[in-house]
Amino acid sequence: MAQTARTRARAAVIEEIKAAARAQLAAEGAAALSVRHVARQLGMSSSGVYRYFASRDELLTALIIDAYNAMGAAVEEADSKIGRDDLGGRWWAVSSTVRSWAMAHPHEYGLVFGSPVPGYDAPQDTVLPATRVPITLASILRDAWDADRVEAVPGTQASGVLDPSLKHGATPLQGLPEDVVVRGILAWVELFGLVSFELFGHLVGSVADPDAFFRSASERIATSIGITRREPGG
Amino acid sequence: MAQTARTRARAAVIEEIKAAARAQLAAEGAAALSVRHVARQLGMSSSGVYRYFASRDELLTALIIDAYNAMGAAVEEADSKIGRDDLGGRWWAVSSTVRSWAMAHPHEYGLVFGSPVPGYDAPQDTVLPATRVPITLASILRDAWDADRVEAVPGTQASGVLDPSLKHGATPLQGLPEDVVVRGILAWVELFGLVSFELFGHLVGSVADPDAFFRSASERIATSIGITRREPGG
DNA sequence: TGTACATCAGTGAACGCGCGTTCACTGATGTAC
DNA sequence: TGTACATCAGTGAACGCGCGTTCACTGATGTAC
Repeated sequence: MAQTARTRARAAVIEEIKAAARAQLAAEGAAALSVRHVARQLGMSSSGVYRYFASRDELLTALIIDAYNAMGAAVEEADSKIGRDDLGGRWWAVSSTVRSWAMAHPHEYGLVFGSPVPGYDAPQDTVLPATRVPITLASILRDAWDADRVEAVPGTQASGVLDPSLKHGATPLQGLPEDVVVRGILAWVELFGLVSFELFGHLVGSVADPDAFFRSASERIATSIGITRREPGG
Repeated sequence: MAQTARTRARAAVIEEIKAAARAQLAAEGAAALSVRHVARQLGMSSSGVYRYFASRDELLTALIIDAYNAMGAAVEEADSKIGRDDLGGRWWAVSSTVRSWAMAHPHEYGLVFGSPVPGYDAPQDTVLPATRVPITLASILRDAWDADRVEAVPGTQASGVLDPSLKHGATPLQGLPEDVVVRGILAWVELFGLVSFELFGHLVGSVADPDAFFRSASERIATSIGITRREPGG
């Protein structure tokens, strides 16, 4: 038996609820997200929403997962459009997509990367979607390493800094020297730090041309993990 | 006429209110900060608080200003204890103080550097306190430049990226080449990105030893603005 | 194809709560002469 | 030093609001035979 009308309708309503919640998020912020407001927006009773989400927190969690997935999908798609060996191009595609997704969805970005919502503990279901962007970044680093573009600095090896799961799990980082991975994580952190700082308004008064600033910052970060712009004809 | 008993009492009550508000901030987060709760904590009526702060927003603003000032003071003090020409030591003092202050006051840090509170516009009074840390960082960069420790890269000059006020205002950055300043701002952004990412829990699962990670990250950032560890006997 | 029953979506009223803010007031502290 | 008045701190009641969540219910959709 394929989908019944009921299941299809259910899925559609769930999407409608999330869309209304996202709109409210964009308009008022996460703290103001309320079940009753969402219900009103949809022209249904507030108790009706509880047929779809057991609590406000569950709705919040769904939005967080969606946000991670939306950003992850955007980043993966951007990466996939660039030739595998054009590492500089891939880094730029990924980093600029993170930034433009964040600017297009500031409140969803803030929900995930801003200060944690008080009293809310992210459940296990958010973990996997959260890894999509870092895994994409890791695959670029891996390919750079395999292409001998990254030099390890043996003296600097900071053993024990990383979580063991990074080495033993099935990540693209398996087998890379620890100091290379540390630099990669630092690049990831710097990228999001850059985007957050700009989005949260802390560059106002210092940086007049945020696009140009981001371009040069992104380039510097790429260089720091051994990814330089492809030579013409190289 | 010196302070009357009334003015002294008034100042004391203002401090009590802010202290109670800070405690609530730490316990519940910014969104849950309520005038009534603070009043209850102090054993006074909620309307009484309005003799001291005209609105909840005004109380929030006071906390934000205090947070900027507290962090600024901690950072300035840490910097002042290091010899002026020990640039590596100063960078480490400042960067590690930012981090430890943030970890000691996570909610105050989040109030300022997390996602903006919805419906709240930071008034002009927050601008000056917000500059204390970046100005301290700028003075390190300035001293590094004066000591010929930083090399400008003339090809990379990204003209027009920065806000003109940085060049013409009375900042420690006056007269520095634009690309040097851009690197300095990037270092500032990276520092706070690092601290935010750790504090907001995004390093869990990747970094096992956050202290060591921060140490090596901070060192890398210092290098990127030409500040290397002082040679022994140098 | 038709009937009997189970499942589910959606409603409206209600519970109990906490919030920000205002207002008229009392009593204590400060000021001018 | 004493009096008259103005200022201010603090109270308690009230307004009007929105919230999350529960519950007993009606009516439509799905399932088994």
